[in-house]
Amino acid sequence: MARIKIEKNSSRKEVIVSKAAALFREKGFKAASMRDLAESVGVEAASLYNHIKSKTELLHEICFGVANRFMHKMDEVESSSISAIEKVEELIRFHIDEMVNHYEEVYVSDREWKHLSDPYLSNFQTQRRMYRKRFASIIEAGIRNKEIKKIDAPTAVLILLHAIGGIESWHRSTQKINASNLTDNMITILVGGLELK
Amino acid sequence: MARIKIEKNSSRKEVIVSKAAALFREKGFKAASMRDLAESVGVEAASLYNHIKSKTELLHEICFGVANRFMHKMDEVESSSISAIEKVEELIRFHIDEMVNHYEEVYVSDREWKHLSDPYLSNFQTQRRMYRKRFASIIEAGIRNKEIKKIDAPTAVLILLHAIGGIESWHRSTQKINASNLTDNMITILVGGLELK
DNA sequence: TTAATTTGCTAACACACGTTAGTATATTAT
DNA sequence: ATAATATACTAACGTGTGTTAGCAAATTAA
Repeated sequence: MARIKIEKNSSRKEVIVSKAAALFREKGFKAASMRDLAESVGVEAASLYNHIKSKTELLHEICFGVANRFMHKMDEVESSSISAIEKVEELIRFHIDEMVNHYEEVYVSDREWKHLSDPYLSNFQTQRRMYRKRFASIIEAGIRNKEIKKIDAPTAVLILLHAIGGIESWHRSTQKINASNLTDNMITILVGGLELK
Repeated sequence: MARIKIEKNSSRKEVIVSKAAALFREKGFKAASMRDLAESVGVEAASLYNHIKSKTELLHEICFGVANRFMHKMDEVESSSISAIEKVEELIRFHIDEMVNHYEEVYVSDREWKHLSDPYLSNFQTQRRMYRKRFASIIEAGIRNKEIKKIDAPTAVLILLHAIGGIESWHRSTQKINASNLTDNMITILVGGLELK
């Protein structure tokens, strides 16, 4: 009867959520079974239910954990007094940082949120829409200031977010040096594509 | 006993594959059941098996149909005598065109290929790797010619492909006018980000 | 028309799934 | 030490899954 091992400042539930994120990323939410998860945690499937309410709850935790981090960052960036293009760059760097340090959660939140159930589903979709809208507003401000090319801001946002979210090999090929190189490349291409020179 | 209705030059199997693509896109491969598919085709689940071997075969058809189209286009572009940046632009336009005209299949091929089983899985992965490598070679040639900024070509390829593949609303918001606008925006941002001016 | 083939149906299978009930054991609080 | 709580276990449930078998009706070929 081996317990789930926890580190300081982390509950058993958090361990489960973290393992779930890795599993959902690897197999997809639907294809990953609670028995798979149990094995990866080192416990029987039924035992998981001493810590969580349901499989879906795991997805909630993952998706809203990520969403909240992005929202807080957006608050911070919006209220800082830097140029629009600098705001864009800071957001991009944050996205990349999230991909490097919370790859599994961010990936799952991005690709598996469809399997949330209401009311969480609509809630999540709304948050996501809001985030994009706020991002687009920054770009539009940049266009008005002649910092940024005259392009369709919502389209630009989608391009940026997907370009970053799509890199599959973030953590695999990640020596930190590599990650920093990758970041510079992305900034060059993406910010370079927006900037009005 | 209503038969599956077919149009000229299309088999019943093709109808099923097409409906499957729409369903897999909406729900994901694992979450979409054969009974769902049957209903969408207008037939009982068991009847599907007069036309297909298995659920997985549907995924094969979708994924390799898409992969083949992209490979043929790559052949064509590679052997044409235009500048590197023009090749990149033509490939981007092709990707966008595919998104507009074969949205469901391309989307599924992009997001659900993980559920292929060997030997199809490794085959698909190889094709995908090849495609990216050839794309990257074009960019590298452009860098040597001083048409394109000095960036990491494989990274640039991932950015381009995911930026295009990520737009969820290709066909929904698609009045052809809109699609053409969207295309121009993408070219501006993406090619603009690469180009050395 | 008759024979052969295609395509659909109903019924059922074996299996994997998420989850619950009930119980035993380990940890923590008194 | 004893009581209370937290955590794990085994067993089993109902449900939904992909798929097959066997048969009926429709279409096509002769």
